[in-house]
Amino acid sequence: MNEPRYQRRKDDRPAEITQAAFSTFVEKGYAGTRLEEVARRAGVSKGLLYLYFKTKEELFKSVVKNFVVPRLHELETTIASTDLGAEAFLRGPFVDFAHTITRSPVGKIVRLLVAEGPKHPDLLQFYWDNVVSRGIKMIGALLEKGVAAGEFRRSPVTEQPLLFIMPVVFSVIFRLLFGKQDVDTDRLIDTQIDLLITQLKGSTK
Amino acid sequence: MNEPRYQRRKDDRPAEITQAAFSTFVEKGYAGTRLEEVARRAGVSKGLLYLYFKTKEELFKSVVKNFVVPRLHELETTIASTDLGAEAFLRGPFVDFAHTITRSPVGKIVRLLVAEGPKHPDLLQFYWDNVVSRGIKMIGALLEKGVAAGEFRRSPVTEQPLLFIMPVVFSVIFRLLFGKQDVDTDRLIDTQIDLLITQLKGSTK
DNA sequence: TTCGTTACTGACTCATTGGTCAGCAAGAAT
DNA sequence: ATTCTTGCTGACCAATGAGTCAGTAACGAA
Repeated sequence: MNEPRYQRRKDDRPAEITQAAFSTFVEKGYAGTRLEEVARRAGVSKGLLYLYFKTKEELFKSVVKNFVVPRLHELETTIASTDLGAEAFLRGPFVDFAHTITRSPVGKIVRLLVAEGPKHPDLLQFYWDNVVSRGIKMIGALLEKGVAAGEFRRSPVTEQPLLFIMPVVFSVIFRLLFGKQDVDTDRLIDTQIDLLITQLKGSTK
Repeated sequence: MNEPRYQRRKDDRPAEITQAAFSTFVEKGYAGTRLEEVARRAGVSKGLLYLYFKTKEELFKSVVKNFVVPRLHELETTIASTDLGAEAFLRGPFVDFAHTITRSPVGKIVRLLVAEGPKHPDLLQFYWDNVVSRGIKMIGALLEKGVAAGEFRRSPVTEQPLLFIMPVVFSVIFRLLFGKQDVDTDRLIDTQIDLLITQLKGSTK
């Protein structure tokens, strides 16, 4: 007769709660996020959160794991299945990715990571292993491919994939902080990548 | 007979409290900083803090004002009084500055700014006006000087001084987060600056 | 229908801490 | 010495929010 007040949906709860936490973290920041509010958005009680996630920190890790890592995965997949040359890939899909991520909510999680990282060493370790380190390797491999194909010459740049990652991270953060000052982060990214490629293609001296 | 329990030192208190706040913020982060502890380190009672600084946020602003801004000032002074050419200045004093700031406690304040910025819009505005904007102008002027002296040619790089600032900010943050992974941030900075200068000196096509 | 399991609720606890203020005492003025 | 001003103290308050747990009800099994 009466509607049930709730349904048991053990399997879906973690994903739903993580989704709610993602939006809330993005809007309110880590410290600013009330678990009460996460619960409300997920349509559950606060107590239930603690059944699936031991602490607030656990919940944050779940967000990083489920929303940031997959993005990198996409890029890895794209790179693996592309038939573009190294230069074309960098100027095309990679730059697009950089522009997109700069505006995406995922970018805000990156900022949160900067903000909260030092307080959560194991989260940083996880992020290093699953995002940064793999990102570096990915670019590194791409540059090697370029060298092998005779597109690029070796130089300090081929040894430092971070030079490609730097403008992406910088733009994400810069835009979040000073977005209202209308700095053209897209152009910054474009110029940097162009610069790097020019250097890579310059004749060996 | 008895030692006085405290001395009245109206003039020195703000500086002493700001100094204590600086160390505490650097060690504990913004949210992690207890005003009680700041008071203890400054050798005063918690109540006195509120006589000189209305809120915790005010105190944080004071730290930025007194510890970050002066650093930029130094660089501006150096640049104004140097007789080095633009290239020599960038490769010398500027790169030194970048290496130093990367390891300095001041760097940690920059990270705090990233972390706390969005919650304190007027702090961000202050920082933009007094640090970022001036930094950009400073580099911009230096590049112009180089162009005027015939050292550099115009290119997208001369229009985007941020390309020089980017590796500094990135290194500061990256080192704070992933310092244990021994990434050579100095080399990153060197390569980037070298790259930019190479581009600036390349012949006009 | 009855029973047992357990997903789920929500009122509660309790540590934490930014901020206040009534009063005290240092040191200047007289 | 005595008085006055005010820099300074520290006990206190009010709010906040993470985390708990005894009890409730959904729902599958028998």
